Amino acid sequence: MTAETGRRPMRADARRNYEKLVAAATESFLANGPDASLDDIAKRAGVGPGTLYRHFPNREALLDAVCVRWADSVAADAAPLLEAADPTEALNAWLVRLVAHVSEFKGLAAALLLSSDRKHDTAWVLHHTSDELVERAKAAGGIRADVTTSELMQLTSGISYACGHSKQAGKPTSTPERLIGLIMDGVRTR
Amino acid sequence: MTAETGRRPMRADARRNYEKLVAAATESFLANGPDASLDDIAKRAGVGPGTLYRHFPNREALLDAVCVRWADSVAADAAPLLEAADPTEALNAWLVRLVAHVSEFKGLAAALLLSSDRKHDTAWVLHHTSDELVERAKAAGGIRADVTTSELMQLTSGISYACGHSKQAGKPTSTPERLIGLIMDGVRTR
DNA sequence: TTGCTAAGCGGAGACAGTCTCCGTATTGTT
DNA sequence: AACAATACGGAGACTGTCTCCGCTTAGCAA
Repeated sequence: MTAETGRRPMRADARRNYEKLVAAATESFLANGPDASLDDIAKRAGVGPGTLYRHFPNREALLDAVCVRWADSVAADAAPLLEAADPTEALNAWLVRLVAHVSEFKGLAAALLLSSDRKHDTAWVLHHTSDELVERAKAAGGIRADVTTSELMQLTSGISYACGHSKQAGKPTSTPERLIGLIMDGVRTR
Repeated sequence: MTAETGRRPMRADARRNYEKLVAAATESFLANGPDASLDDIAKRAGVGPGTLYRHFPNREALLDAVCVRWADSVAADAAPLLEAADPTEALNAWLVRLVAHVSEFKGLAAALLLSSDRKHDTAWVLHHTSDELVERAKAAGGIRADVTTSELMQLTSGISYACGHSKQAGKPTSTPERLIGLIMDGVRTR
């Protein structure tokens, strides 16, 4: 879902507004969570609500546009890990980073992570880079062959969710590293 | 958060309305998810919105009241497992059931599961019964001693969340059983 | 340039949901 | 029977979502 919608290129003012909206939305979602007011985002972007709703028919579409940009930067973060000496540890490190990024992003992407359908490019980008790391670890015999990337993504996004929502009560909740570690323990070949 | 609020017993009409509200809320949350309209719930219960908001200052309080009842019935489900011959497999079975119950309940409880603070009895009840099964499995040497009940609960609620939110795209998402299985693989002594 | 047209804009306003305030009604006690 | 104390409920203020449609502007062609 880039700024080009299908046929002919967007008109200059349309593209300008599109960019302003994504920027305002990013800021606002980060500040106020995924429930931030859309009309308010339009206001921040200096456009009317009608304009927002033409570009993004609903909240999810806007969220997705924001997340895709974020996902690209996260995926870039994986590049060095693809060269790492120990692919299994690289995978572990990646999953930890993934959870950290999702948390940093206030869980905006958590829901999007899960849908591997083509509607959400966010999911696709992250699934794809994860997949490379998984395949590499499998090839090196470091992890079980029967475990799929989707499964790891489900578990990882679940951890992001859980870590993001745990009210820190008396007992400190476990760190993402720890929980990812437990999963890797179940997945590693022995 | 029972129907008794601290000091003296509720007045008869108050208690009656409390019950009607919880019943209507259960029905409505189940039908429309956790975002069901509160005013509508009040209407279904045959009371005014003011009454609803006196009993439950916010959506979460109402959700919690609904979930506590549900949690009690779920916890009851664990009783036979506490007598099972193989405590580790009993734990596994319990976690699977837990995820199933949470899913059945449309994830209403997912958020509540995580907060181990005293505000949410839902969390407490389920944490408590889980704990018994965990301790039993540890005592039998079936699972690692360093894994805590909280950690398992975090992972389990994460799985519930992930399974509940995965848009079923081309590839069928993994079953809860499978994901719980992976976690148990990491947790079992070997 | 100028003029035309498709594309895009934006704000008024209909609608839905949340939550409060306060006059009225009910309960349970003496 | 009378009277606190408690609870009820609906009007309405407020906030957010989303649509409709008359107006504006970009881009193109003459």
